[in-house]
Amino acid sequence: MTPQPYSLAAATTDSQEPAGSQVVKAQLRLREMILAGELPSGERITELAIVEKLGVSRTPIRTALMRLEQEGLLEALANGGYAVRIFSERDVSDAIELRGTLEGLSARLAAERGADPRALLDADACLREIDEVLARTALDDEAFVRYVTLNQHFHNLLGELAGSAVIARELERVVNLPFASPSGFVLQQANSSHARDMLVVAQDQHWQVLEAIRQREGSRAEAIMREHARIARRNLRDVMDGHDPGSLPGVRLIRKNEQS
Amino acid sequence: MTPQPYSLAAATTDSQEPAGSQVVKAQLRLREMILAGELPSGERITELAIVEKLGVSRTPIRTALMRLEQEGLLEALANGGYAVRIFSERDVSDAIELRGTLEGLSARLAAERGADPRALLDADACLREIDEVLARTALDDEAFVRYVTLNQHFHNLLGELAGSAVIARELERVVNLPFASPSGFVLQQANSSHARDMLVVAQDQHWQVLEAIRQREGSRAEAIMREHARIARRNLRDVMDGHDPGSLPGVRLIRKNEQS
DNA sequence: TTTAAAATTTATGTATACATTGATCTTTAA
DNA sequence: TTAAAGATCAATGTATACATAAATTTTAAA
Repeated sequence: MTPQPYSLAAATTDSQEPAGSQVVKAQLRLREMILAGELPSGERITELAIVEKLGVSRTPIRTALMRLEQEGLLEALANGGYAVRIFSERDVSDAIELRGTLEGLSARLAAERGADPRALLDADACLREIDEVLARTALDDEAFVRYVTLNQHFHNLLGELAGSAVIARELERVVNLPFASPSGFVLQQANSSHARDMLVVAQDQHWQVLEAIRQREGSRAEAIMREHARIARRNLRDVMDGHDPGSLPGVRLIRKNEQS
Repeated sequence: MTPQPYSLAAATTDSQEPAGSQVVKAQLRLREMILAGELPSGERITELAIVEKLGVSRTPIRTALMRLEQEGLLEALANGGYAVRIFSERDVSDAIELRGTLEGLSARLAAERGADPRALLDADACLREIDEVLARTALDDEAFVRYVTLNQHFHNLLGELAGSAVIARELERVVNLPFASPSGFVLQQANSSHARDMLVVAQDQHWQVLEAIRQREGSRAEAIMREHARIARRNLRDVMDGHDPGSLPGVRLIRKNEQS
């Protein structure tokens, strides 16, 4: 199983509909197809074509298309209809910076307002688990997968630490923007020699932001989360520079920049 | 005509559909009804009930409901269906802080990357027009309405100054969150003696952020926009403390806090 | 009288037929 | 041959019938 660039599982069903519904089925399958490049980028996607490919009627497909547009994978065309969105490297970079900004906001508010002690303990436990994963000097693929899981869990907890439903909601949206996920480009680097070191640095930031929140140091907590997100930006650079297109599902949707 | 708490006109049709479509009609009418309190808060909204009230079939109504959920006025229930959302004063306050954070991000990036000179001139011209509106010592209702229009225009321009489609998109979303609009509580204060002074302070921040962007002072630009948004938070306080419910459409959706 | 089970009702999920609008292609006239 | 106007076609918008699942009510039994 090839690891995904951003969590597909997490973004399946924001709410509503049972997991087996036609809408969710269509949404998942369409996402796969888009990231695999099975749908022509830029060209119009017609509902009827999807109906034929997926064997589901137009109604749930229309719903799935609306959701994928919200998600940012599709863009709505002027006279109705959708097209697969194309991203510049800048777009992805901006999405990551945006995530860092919102995670920074959430961390700051958590620090300023004081976070729920119970939630803080959960976060602490999560980080200790990551410590265990990173304890060995060499990491296998399974370790990276485990890191990604725990990492996403920690970021989720962080989003809830501020205790604001409004902010948590928008943060979840932004995290699910294409390629903006906290674990976005981690797995891609799994074989790089610096891969483990990157995770060690990231994990240090995890501990420091938690400490900052505990100490009510809002400004510090915010700054750490912003910088933390920029690790993903560096990884993006590496992936785009490394000339292996198609290795990671969806990279083909990112149009390489001319230069920095 | 009663001024609205947040721009209804601006949030009508993010794209798609002609202005006269059944979807847009239903979306507009439902928004009105929600803000006017014609739909019971908290209780489930059934599609069939809306069909009867609006005389439109279920299909466009389902679409309108999905959009209003995205907008934040409705919440999706676990087993399908929607309910009118209720906001705590904290929710609204958080939405405003969120807007300030994103506007701050946009301003910072505009400063760091350098903004399009033509766009800067547009912003400059807009601010000069606001100066003219504020030139008199006493402002009538028309002047306040004109301020709101120009103010929203300036904030729109600011969102585009960073030149990032991704960030502009999310900012527009956040601005259209209930009661998070830059002009959210301006009109409500129109008769207060301090009303004009508030606008004078806000307008000074407008000029300063534009200057900061011109001078490539990213951190300063960001800080100004964050503080700028907090004017709306103060106005929210005033509106909630002033005991005139129903004066402004939608305030009834905000549940007053116990204290601070 | 209370509880549990079954039936009925009422809601949303899905499929599909029909309407309408916008694009494309063809035909005709200059 | 080119341009304009019309017709045809293909797409989305809309309405509605049917399917299914959840909630409620009723009935029967303990």
